[in-house]
Amino acid sequence: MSESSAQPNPPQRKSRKGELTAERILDAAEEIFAERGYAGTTLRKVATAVGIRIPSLYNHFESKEALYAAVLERNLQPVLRALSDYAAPNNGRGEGARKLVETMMSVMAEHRRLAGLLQHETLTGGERLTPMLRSWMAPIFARADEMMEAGPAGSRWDRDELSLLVLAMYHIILGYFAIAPLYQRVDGRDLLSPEMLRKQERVFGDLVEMLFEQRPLG
Amino acid sequence: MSESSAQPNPPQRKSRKGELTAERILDAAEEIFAERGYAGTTLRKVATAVGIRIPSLYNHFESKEALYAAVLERNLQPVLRALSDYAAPNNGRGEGARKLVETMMSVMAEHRRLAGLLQHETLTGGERLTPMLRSWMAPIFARADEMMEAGPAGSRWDRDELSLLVLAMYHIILGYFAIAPLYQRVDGRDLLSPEMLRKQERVFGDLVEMLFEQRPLG
Amino acid sequence: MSESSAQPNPPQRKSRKGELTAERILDAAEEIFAERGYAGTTLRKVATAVGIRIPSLYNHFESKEALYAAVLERNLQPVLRALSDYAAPNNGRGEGARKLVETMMSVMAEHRRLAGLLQHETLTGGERLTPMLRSWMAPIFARADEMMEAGPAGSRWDRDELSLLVLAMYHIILGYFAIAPLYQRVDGRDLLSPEMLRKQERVFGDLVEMLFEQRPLG
Amino acid sequence: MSESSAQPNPPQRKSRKGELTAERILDAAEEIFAERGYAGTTLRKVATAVGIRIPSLYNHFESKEALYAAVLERNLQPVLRALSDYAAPNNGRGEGARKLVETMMSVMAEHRRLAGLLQHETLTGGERLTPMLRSWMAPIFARADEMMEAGPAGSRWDRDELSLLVLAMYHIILGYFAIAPLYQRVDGRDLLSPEMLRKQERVFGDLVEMLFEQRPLG
DNA sequence: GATGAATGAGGATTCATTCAT
DNA sequence: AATGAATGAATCCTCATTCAT
Repeated sequence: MSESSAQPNPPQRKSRKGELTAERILDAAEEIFAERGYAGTTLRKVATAVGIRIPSLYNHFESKEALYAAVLERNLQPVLRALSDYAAPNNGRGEGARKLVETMMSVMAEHRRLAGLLQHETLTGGERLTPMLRSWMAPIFARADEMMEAGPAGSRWDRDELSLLVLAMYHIILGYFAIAPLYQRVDGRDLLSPEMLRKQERVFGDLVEMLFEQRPLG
Repeated sequence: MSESSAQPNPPQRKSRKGELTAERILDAAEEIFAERGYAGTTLRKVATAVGIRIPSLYNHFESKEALYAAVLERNLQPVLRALSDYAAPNNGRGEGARKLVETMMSVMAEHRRLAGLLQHETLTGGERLTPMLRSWMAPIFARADEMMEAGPAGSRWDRDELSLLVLAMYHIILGYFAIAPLYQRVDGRDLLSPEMLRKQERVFGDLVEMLFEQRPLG
Repeated sequence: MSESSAQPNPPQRKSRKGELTAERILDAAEEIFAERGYAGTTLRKVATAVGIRIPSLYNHFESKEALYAAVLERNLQPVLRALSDYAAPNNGRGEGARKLVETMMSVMAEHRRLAGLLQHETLTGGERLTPMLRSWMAPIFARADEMMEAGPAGSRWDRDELSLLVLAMYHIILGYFAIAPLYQRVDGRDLLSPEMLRKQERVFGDLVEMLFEQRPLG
Repeated sequence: MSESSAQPNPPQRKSRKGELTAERILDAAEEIFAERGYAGTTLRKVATAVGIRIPSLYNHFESKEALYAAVLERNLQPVLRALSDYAAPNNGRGEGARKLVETMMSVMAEHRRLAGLLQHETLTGGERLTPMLRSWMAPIFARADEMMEAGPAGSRWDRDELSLLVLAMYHIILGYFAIAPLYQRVDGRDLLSPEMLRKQERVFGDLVEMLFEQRPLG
């Protein structure tokens, strides 16, 4: 019963100002998707935030799904790049873990919606993300496991436990950025302020060092 | 597990199996709310899962909001109780942190939707939860901070940093249970199996000990 | 991305007055579908004609498609029944053709939207009807071919030509009823009046007789 | 076949290849209008079929309505010409009917979308066609009636019946061409093949002869 | 002449909710 | 207590059309 056939109208070759609008849409959508998730995001909200009418969204993105995918992609790319940069040469040395953590932290600090997006995806089953997850997250996790197996941590914990450790680090980072808005509202402190970020990095760095290097803190 | 003490308000006095239906509704709703969040949950899905028609839901709960609140309440009560038991009179000693972590883990293990519910709330701004958060979570966090300030951790980290440490622990626990379903799908391993739970508890326990007791691992 | 699961809400077990509403919807939809076709029919038009709101339609029919199918089925059933009654015993004699024509005429006279529905379907490719067509129309056509092959017509025309003859009869009947509304508007005469129907039957009967019986008219 | 004499009004003077584009649009639109009718035709479908973007259509036709009118006009002109050629001065003799039928058949064979277009119009009430119908179709029908009244048919049937006879012939022709696409899909035989066309002409010719000449078949 | 962008109107469908039964 | 029926408000999306480029 589908009588349609070809390209609706949107992703034709863009140009000049249209690109700008698309960017603004992505910005607005990113914010809302990150806060409300896919189901909680309404095209009306997005359009209103951008200051255009709903149908205009379709001049730039084929569908809500496509917009969501674009937002996800735009946010994942930096992580991907950072992680592949990191994983590439491979310094199996202990410093590695700390570096990885710093990398993740700084990427997330720069892309503050990413944590929300990822957590929403994780919670709802990651249907939209699972493919991507497989392609980059799994390798990273595997790489991290390896790294630790080679170090002192490997002598204390078995493979599963090392994975859990990595997962824990992942959750600390994600949770930190994801809870920031709420934290501010409830507690008043801004987790994204340079000061708090520095502190978090220090605490987290210590933690990683202890765990992966088995080095008691001075 | 069935703490159905205070029914919502609409159908004041329940009778025999009416109570049972309400329970079944709560069960179904809990599952869906935990996976999809408030916006992603549809009364149709709930009704279908229960095997009744949508309007019947209203015989047991005033509204979607009321149902959601009931689910939240049912899940928070056990935590509340556990935490108040814990925080009440007792020991500021180092073992405290480990005990707290164990308590949280076991409560969450018993109420597996709780993590999802809490994370969804956190992400979407916690509008519905903030009051509750203020009333019980804040005290707990404060208590934990205190506890640590008194111990060796307090000598290494300042107040903010200690809070971040507590927050990190919170995220590890929440993240662990929240990601379990996805993890299983992507990785195949069941984080909720007794074995994995044991391992997580060991790793996490070590971590806590190191952090809060500053005790290097044997 | 389809997060739904089970019965939307409509075709539950109907009862009392609901059935009546469904009937009224079918009546209205039949009229509009027959005149405007599937694409030209709007749920708004249907709802308005019935005197209810659009969403109420969904209490009785799953979708526009389902409603259309129901209309089609309701209209085809009488034809099916008539035709199977007819085809059953099989009087291979010449009178057969005339009888068949009369049967079709009277069924169509009783179900005046049928012709419009069928023609719309035919024109748009019969995607929704093809299955039904195969199951009952083809056999009828085949039966008619057979019948004629056995009679005097068979000696004058080959198989293909006999099929074309049957097709022609089909088009006369369908066209007659389908054009009736327009005819009245343009010409003023009502093709559906008893008088005109009688005349059409006479003319058509003569025609059939001549063709299939090769009997020159007295 | 390209009778593009009077362009629509919007783009008054066409230039070289602009005319060609207009032609291509007409071709595409003709096909889709004939299959789907006015309501079922989308400018997107047309534009896609032509290989241009929707707004470009407006460089050649003022609106969807105008495009439709142009398609109709382009298809009706040949019929009009043929019919006026036929009806003009000539022969009231029996052969006339057969000739008329042949004329119609050959015009329709050459303009295969015409039948679809006409039937869609007829079905939907002919709002767009009625004026044209009045101006040329009515005369033709009248002429045919006259013709027959003068011949042997006139002695057997009254005025109304003769009209019905003419109408029947009209439906046979229209139906034949309109059902061709569906017939092929369902039955596999191509009604538009030269062979089938020849057979149809033979059968139809016989029929006409019998009816209007009252001449039994040899 | 072609087209990206924008949009008012509308199209099918879902949602939470109410009410009579 | 359960549920068919009804509905206002929204949801995603399409359509025909306009306009600036």
